[in-house]
Order: sequence, then C-alpha cells, then structure tokens
Amino acid sequence: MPKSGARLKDVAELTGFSVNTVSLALRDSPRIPDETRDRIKSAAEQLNYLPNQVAKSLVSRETRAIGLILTDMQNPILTNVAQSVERKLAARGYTTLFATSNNNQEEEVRMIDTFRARRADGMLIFPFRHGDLDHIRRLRNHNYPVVLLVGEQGAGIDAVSMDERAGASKATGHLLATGHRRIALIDGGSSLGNPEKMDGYRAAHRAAGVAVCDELLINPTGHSVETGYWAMDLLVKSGHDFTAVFATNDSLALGIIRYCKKHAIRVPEDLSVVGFDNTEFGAFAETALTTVSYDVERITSLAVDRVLDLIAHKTGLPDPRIIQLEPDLLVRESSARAASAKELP
Amino acid sequence: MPKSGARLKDVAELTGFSVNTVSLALRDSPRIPDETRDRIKSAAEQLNYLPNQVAKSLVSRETRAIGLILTDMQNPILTNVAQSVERKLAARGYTTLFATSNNNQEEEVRMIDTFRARRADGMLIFPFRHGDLDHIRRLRNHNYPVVLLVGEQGAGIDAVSMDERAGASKATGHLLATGHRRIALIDGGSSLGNPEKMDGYRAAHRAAGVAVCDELLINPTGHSVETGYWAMDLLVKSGHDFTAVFATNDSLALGIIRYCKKHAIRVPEDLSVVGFDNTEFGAFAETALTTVSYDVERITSLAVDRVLDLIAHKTGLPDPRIIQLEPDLLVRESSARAASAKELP
DNA sequence: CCGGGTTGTATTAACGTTCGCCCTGAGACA
DNA sequence: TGTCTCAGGGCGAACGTTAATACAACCCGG
Repeated sequence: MPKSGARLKDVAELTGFSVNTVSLALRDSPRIPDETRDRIKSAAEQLNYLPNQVAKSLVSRETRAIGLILTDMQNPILTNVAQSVERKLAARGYTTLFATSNNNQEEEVRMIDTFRARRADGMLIFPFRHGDLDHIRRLRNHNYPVVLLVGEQGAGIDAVSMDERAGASKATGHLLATGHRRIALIDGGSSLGNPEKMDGYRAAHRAAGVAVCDELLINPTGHSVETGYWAMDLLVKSGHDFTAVFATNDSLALGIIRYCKKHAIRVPEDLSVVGFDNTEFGAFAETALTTVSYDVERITSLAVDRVLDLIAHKTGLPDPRIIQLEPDLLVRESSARAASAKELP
Repeated sequence: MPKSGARLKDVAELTGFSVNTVSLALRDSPRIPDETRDRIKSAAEQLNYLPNQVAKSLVSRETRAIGLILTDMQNPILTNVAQSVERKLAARGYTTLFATSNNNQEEEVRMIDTFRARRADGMLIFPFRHGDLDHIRRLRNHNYPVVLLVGEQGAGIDAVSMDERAGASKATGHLLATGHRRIALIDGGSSLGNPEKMDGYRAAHRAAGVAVCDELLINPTGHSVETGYWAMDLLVKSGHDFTAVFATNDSLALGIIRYCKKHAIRVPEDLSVVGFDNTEFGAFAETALTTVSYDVERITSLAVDRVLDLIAHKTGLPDPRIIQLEPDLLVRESSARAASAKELP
C-alpha cells in the first residue's frame, strides 16, 4: 500500500469502474445506481480509503481550514478562546491551523504568510500590537477574510471583541466609587501599543475628577502571575502610597495577591485588587478576585460566524464590521471600600 | 488578480520565462544565472507571489503539517504543551493542525481521520482513554507517525511523557511520610480508564504498609478548579475523616483550597493538600501549592523530535520507543506534618 | 425503424507545483 | 568543418481529485 493510503484509482481498479465513477459514487451522486454505489463504497472501506483533502483543495480552491493566531497561551483567557474557536470551527467542518506569535511582530507576519501559503480560507487573529495593523489590513485589501479578536475602531478590519476601554473604565470606576484615590495600574499592554485599558483607566479618573498619579503606572515584564508578583514588588519598593491596584488581567492580579500574602499586606483591608478576564483561577482563588467579565463563547461564536460569512462572499468582501461586547464588573472579595475613605455624603 | 493570488504562471508571463524556469529561479537553483534569478524574484515580489503549499504538498507528498490532538484546554498544563509544541514545530518549518477531542472518544477518532485526510505528516496525541488505544495503534500499523503524550507501556505506540505513577507515588509518599494516614484522593482519571495516578497512590500506601480507605476515593466531574471545589464539598459531606488530600492536578487542588478557605478549614494546619503539574497558578497561589513537577519543555522537545524522526523513516517505522521522564515533588506551603502525628522515633 | 431522451459510465481537462528529460546555441577542440 | 560539451532554458507528465463533456446502450413514441 502506498504510504499515504489508497487513492480513487485503487478503488477504481478493485471494482473495475473508472476513477470518475468511483468519485461520484462515494459522493452519493444520483447518477450512480444503488448497487454500483454500494459495491464501490464497500471496496473503498476495504481499502481504508480516505479522500485526499490536499488534492481536493487544489481543485476546489478552498481548504476548509482557518488560521488562528494568538500572541501566546499564558493567559487562560486566550486558551479558552483557542479551544472555543476550534470547537466551533470543527462543528462547521473546518480545521484549525494554530500558531502563536509569541508576542513578536515579525513572527506574527511570518505566521500570516505561512497560513496564506497554505491557502487557509480565512484567519482569526489576536494581533500583538493593536495599533500596528498594516500587515493585516493589506491582507484584507487583497480580499482575504480576516477577523480580529480585538476591536480596533477605524482600522478597516472586521473585529469581534469586548470593549476593553469600557471594562477598564468600569473596574477603575468601581475603585474610585469605593473611595480609592491612589489607584495603581499594572498594565502590560500600553507599552506595546495596546492602550485601550489605560485609556479606560484614565477616562474613569477624568469622569470622577481625580488626577492620575503617573508614578503609580507600572509596566510588568509580561502578563503572567509571576510578572504580576514582581511588578508589585517594584511598585511597593517605589515607596509611593496607593490603596488599590488595577491589573489588566487576572494572572497579574493573582501574582499581586500572592505578593501581598507574603508581605503581610491584607487584601482587601489594606489593598484592593481588581483583575480582568474573569478566569476560573480568579473566581476560585482563596481571595476571590474582583474582575471584569465577558462572554468568551459569544465572542468566539460571533467571530467564527463572521469569518465564515466573509468567506461566503465570493465577490469581494463587504464593509468591515466591528462588534464590541460590553463587559461586566464582578465585585468579589479582593476589593473593598478604602480604609481611609470617609463615608460619602 | 485571482482570488488566491499570483501563480508561477503569472510570474512567468510577466517575465517571459517559462513556469519551470520561474520555479527553479525562486528556489535558487544553480542552473539559473544570477541575472535571470533576480529578474524573476523581483517580478514575483511585485506580484506578491507566495508558493501554493497545497499544490506543493500534492506533488511532494508531504504537507509539513503535524496534527496535535488534546483532550481539552481546561488544564493549563495542556495549554503549555500546546504552545510549546507549536513553537517547536514552527521553528522546524512545520504547521500545527490543532484539535481538541473534548474528552470524547468519538471526537478523537473523528479528528484523527480529519488529519489523516489532510495528510498531516504525523500526529501528536494526548489520548482521552489511555487504555483504549486501538484506533491509534491502527494508525501506527499503517505506518503513520504518531507519538502519544502519555506513556502507555506496551501499547506498541511511541510515547513521551512523565511517569504519572511515579509522580502520584511521590506525592502520596510525601503525605504518608509526614504522618498522614487518611489521605483522600480526588482523581478524575481512573473512572475514565486512566489509572496511572491511582496506581501510584495505591503503590505508595502499599510501600508504607498503610491501607487505602476506599471511602476517601472521590471522583470529580471534571478537572477544573470548580469541580475540585465541589468534589471537596462531596468529600467533606461524606463525613469521613481525613487529614490530607491528593488531587491529580493543580486546578482541582486550588478548588479544594478555596473550599477550605470558605469553610474555615486551615491549609496546611487542618488539612494538607497536594496537587500535580506545577502550574503557575499553584506556585503563586496565596497558599503555594505542594505539587508534582516535571519539565514540559523537555517532554515536548522529545516528542517533537521523535515524531519528526519517525517521519524521516521513509521505509517503515522503527520499533516504538516509550520515554518516561521522572517527575519531582515540590513541597511548598499547602502540606505539612499531620497534626495528630507523633514525632517519628 | 428512426429520432430523441434517459441512464450509466468513461474521457478529458483542469487545479499549481515539481521533476525528468529534451532542445538549442555557442564555444572548444581536433 | 564536424563533433562534443555545457549552459540556459522549455516541454510534458505527474500528484489525486472534481467538473464538464462525451459516448454507448437502451427505451419509447410515432
């Protein structure tokens, strides 16, 4: 048997029919009588025949494969996205081509080219830099179906995501409303050109008429639990006062809480901590995390629907549509009214 | 421009050379003089030409794609595996075809067939039931390169993994050595036909001459943090005494600790908890988790090497090789000497 | 008994590459 | 001048499939 298994030709030779008849029979063409079809099908089964998707793609000019590019998988929310997307695509008969850009723009570009060379029918991309999307826009301009997993208004590219600004604003607003005035921000995004959450943080301050203290803006070296821990170390050692921390994802927040535990800072009595993404690890942490929550399943559903919809448009892509879901704040145990705060009048 | 971009033919027409010459030039054949090559390459660039990997695969009979099948992505350790495998494959010029079986045997079989139809050059599989591997063995018998990510001795299939029995045995042994005699086991695997960890748990008891209490064997409904929480609820409400819990992954263990926190059970003073996998969330939990650790990068390295090695064997697969890495116990804050235990003599 | 449909099957040409082989022209050499 | 070599390049087939078309046999009505 040839290495990659039986071909139509092998089934044809076994049954005495032509390759074409076999192909039609296996695809249940009405032009093939039942008896012939059954004979061919049983021969195919006997040879363990599986249609060669590569050859099929060459002639049909579609691969039924979608490229999924994420930055990395440190953040559980991205793994949820990955699994959810994969399941939904599989249910629709699509295979997921998976890649991580490893938080590296060149790598992102390379992966896009790889998927393009493989003629993926479309791509779902979580871009590394939300503001630097030229390479993706170029794709779209060549009529390639792409959907971003972060909502960049006015980028001219389809996108489905939650509204990061609104989420960050809600989180910060909650802290402000509970009397906090010096709120640290631990945000790995803004230095990479993803300013949405910091924008929300600033907007909430503006709305409350509270000035942002620049010395409380901390740049972690990543977005894992450990980097959260060390970012907190940096913050504490800077010697500035603060009564709350907003971390831009749950992992960072959990690292912060671990730091507090080790250094006898009580959460939430001495310090309020708010995360982002509503991961399971935050929800079931010893000190359950106050966080920003959104419906991942709905986002991936909409994104998958959209990319398949774009693919279905044979004659040029429709105008891009940006969908931003409104996130919710979930107040749990890691945040409380500021100790020093007087009751509001 | 045709939907899927320029072809060799387009470059040929633009430059006046034949398709063949263009193909050779783009692949830097020594038969093409420099000037010709440069002219062709710049024309290709101008047309934004990217070789069609589908057509290439059809003639070369290799796709340079590897299928990766995981059970799900709830467990962070599997997401680490996924990312690590993807990075290593990408570095070697391979694309990752990704699928989750969603803890469902039929789905696993279906995904294997999908990848086979797509002519993935090989597969890396984290099987759902470690004991039910006929479908995978059949693959291998058809000379299909497969490497399992769990080590099943004598299955006749290549595998790279850590030694789950040894890990579970070390974890349980640690608890026994620190005076615990009634150690609950929260294990989602054994009921699914993955008995390795329970075997290790029993072996450690045997070695210590301590009887296993069957009423302390709990079956969570999954392996997430939340299911750990509810498994603990079940265990506590069963009314049996125990001074330690061994959970078969960190997520379950974290759920248990959350339960303890909510119900005023002190960890480790009242109860020792041991996890498995050494995830970041356990390492940086408020109560840092005692757990079983192993080198994921090394496992994925060996697995990727092995599958590429199998692919390189054109003339039939070599005998299967099973590699099992020895895991280490990491004692941290969630476990301590049993309160009731007398000092050992 | 012939034209026209219907039924079942075969033939041919794609899809975009790569590979093996052949062709042409120019220079070297006897 | 005739032959050989070699550089530069083209032609045709193949990979496994599908789609369009062709063909052969049969049936039916007139």
